[in-house]
Amino acid sequence: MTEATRPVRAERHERAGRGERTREETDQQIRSVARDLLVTRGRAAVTLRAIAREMGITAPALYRYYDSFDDLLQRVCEDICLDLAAELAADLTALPETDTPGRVFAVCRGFRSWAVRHPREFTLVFASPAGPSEPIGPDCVGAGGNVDPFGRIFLTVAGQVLVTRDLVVPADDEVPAALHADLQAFRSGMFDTLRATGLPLPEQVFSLGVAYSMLRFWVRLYGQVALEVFGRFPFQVSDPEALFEAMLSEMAAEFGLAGEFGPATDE
Amino acid sequence: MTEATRPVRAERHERAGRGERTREETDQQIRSVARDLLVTRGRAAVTLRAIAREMGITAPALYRYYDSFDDLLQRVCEDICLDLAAELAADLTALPETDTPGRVFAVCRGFRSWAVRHPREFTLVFASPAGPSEPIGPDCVGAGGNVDPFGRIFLTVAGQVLVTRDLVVPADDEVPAALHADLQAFRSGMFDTLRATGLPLPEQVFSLGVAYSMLRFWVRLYGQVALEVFGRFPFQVSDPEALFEAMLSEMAAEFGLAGEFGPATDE
DNA sequence: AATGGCGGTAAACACCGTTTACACCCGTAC
DNA sequence: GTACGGGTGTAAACGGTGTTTACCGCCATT
Repeated sequence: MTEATRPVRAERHERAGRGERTREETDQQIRSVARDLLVTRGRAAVTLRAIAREMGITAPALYRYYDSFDDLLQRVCEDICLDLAAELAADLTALPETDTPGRVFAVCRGFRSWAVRHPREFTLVFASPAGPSEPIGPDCVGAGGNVDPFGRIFLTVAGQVLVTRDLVVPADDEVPAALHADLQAFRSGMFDTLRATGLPLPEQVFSLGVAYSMLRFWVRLYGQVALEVFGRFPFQVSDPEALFEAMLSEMAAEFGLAGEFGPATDE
Repeated sequence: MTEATRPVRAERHERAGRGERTREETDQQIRSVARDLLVTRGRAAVTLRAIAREMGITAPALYRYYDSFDDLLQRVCEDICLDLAAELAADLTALPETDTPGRVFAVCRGFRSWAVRHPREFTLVFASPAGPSEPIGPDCVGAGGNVDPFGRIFLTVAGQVLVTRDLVVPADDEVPAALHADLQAFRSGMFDTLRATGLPLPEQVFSLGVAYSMLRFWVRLYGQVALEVFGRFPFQVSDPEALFEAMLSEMAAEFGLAGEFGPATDE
């Protein structure tokens, strides 16, 4: 595949009314090539010079688009999150809006499936101290709902299941007092996010226990997926999907997601 | 701290009966310097030339001790695991042998505490696709008990709690059939490992459900710790230790680790 | 027709892992 | 006592990296 050395880049200054749109395209191609290198040749192969080479360009030209290599990698991470979110959203279109537990399962399965199929992207985005460089932001939904697209999908289906099912969650006085403030802030952020998506979320169904349960749910989902991707189970697991499904069923039972459709089994 | 450029290396050929022991010391210093760079300046600062510089040596000299940079990093990972294991073992000496649930908690707390205090070591060892380079080995306890020292501690306290408590575990026919073979292999490996430590483990207390529960336990512990280290909780958690303790209590209750000392509450 | 900015290049700098050839010192053997 | 050989280190070099600097050409504007 030495044909990569042949310049492939699209014409830049042709037929551009203002010369702006082509810039956007080049920018997109940069990140696309970067991701391709990440996927096919590993994190170590993602290099300004390699990207430029693949585009038939010199490395310093990339500085017209990004301040530094870390900056570029940051944007690539955002692209990855966006693609993951798009894939999950596509999976969701196949399910009826009413099957909210099914939508939760779909997102969980989609997350695992994506992580297993894209281990290097997963490692880059989900297994670094908050990003490729150190600071990516304080939190996901901290202040005003600046959620990453993947988190937004997750929280959206969580909101949907909240309004349609009676989940099994601890009472507010059962969640550790030291977490109340953080959970309240999370609740507020979720309210803003969900209101922006047009979901009328009654306040009383989103208790502290619900927020706490979402946290515990994420811990187990993430642990399961990360350990599979990293191959860090305490022993060889030859059918990881079966293990994942077992964990999903267990969590569904524990959190009250199992059972028939509808607002709850007994009401 | 430009004093690092001053050669600090210990005399090499002095007072060495065979010249072998000094080699060992130099080897140890190499990894020690590498770890210091990792801790204080991050993974990207761990560099053959930086290590050599810190030792008042040139980079090619390191090739007398390691085949490559990746080889060195591999050994550093092993050192890190060893230190973690030593720290956990030290914590355990403060607890009576009889308090087996307490020993499990100590290991869990020690693991989290270590991870939080050494985020970069944790990331290097526990958040890479099976090591710094790709292949570190098929599994932890797969064939003949070649467990890493950290895993060995974990499995040892697990074995101790097994023989002293009746845990709450699923019946064998409740664990997914697709996992039976792997769990059996894990069980066998554990038997070998524990027999090597002189623990007489009756076969019937180590059911498939026990092995499955250990797997689920590790998933939740790892997820909790990794998310805290990476700052990937769905919101800002200002008291992560409280969150961790809450998870630990919850797991203790679920797995039958809570309650008084002794073999079980009702028997 | 002159101007200014945008996108690109070439050259250079300091750093990286790695290889090669060479130098030194030690313990040993003749 | 001298020659040898192996273990330990160096200097120099190669190709690779991120990044900066100076320059160059084209396009849209004035």
